[in-house]
Amino acid sequence: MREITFKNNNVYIKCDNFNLDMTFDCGQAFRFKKISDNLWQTVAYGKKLVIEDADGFIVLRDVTENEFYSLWENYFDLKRDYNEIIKVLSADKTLKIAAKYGKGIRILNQEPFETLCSFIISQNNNIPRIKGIIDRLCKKYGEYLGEDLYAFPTASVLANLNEEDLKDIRMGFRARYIIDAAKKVSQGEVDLNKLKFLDYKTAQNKLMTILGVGPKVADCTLLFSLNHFEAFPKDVWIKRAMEVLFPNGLPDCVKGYEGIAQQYIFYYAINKKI
DNA sequence: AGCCAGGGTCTGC
DNA sequence: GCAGACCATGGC
Repeated sequence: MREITFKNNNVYIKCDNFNLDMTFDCGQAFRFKKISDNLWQTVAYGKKLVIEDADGFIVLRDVTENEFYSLWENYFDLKRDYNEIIKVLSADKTLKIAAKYGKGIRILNQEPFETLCSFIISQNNNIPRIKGIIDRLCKKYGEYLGEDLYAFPTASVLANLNEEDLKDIRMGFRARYIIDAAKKVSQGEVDLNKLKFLDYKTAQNKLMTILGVGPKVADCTLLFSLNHFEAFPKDVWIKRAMEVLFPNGLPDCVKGYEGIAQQYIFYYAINKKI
């Protein structure tokens, strides 16, 4: 079910499988702030967005119809039928349980460079601290958008920094990784937008030419910003959960939707503390 | 104090 | 190809 209406410069969305708390808090994005009980705020693609969880529908505040169709519809993956995917995944008994638990999660289509940097920062780190580092990075090097909000810094800005410039961001040993990523992206050595159209393995290998990018960081970038749903990021939570839930590996029914299955398993594991 | 966090690099076999 | 030390930082 999907109904979109435009009124008073707001977008009203009625859509199955779209829960704000689940989608913004499942570890795929680090720049969503809950500013009140039913209100979230973020910056994406250089734009401020306020999202309201109203009774039975979701409101994107101060968004035109044109902006919705050119940006946010894709950003929230609203063209995809998650019910259909859950139906396929539910062929497996365990996946059925995890999918039912996390059915409100949607995979966001985030900015590739921001996503790449965010998951470089995520390595050997925890979610609250990752958020703090990204906040400080945006505040110091991102474009100011008003109201104490900042865009994520561009690759060319970060490419001109040295490790000393990043000291007060407190990202530790990851600083040189961020600079290397920024250099390779801004010089076109790694063309992020092109990776969307390459096959999964080729795209993953290309990302892994960046210092500090291994299979896991590459998979997160591919899944959360480049439309590669066959990516299956394996972090410590997933590895633990897999040992308990899928000791013999993933069932065949996940084929093509490994990434979505991964999110359901991750969300289930992290909340049930498996 | 020691362990852990949405891992990866580097070295040594 | 694979194991193991090491990597900054902060919360518990």
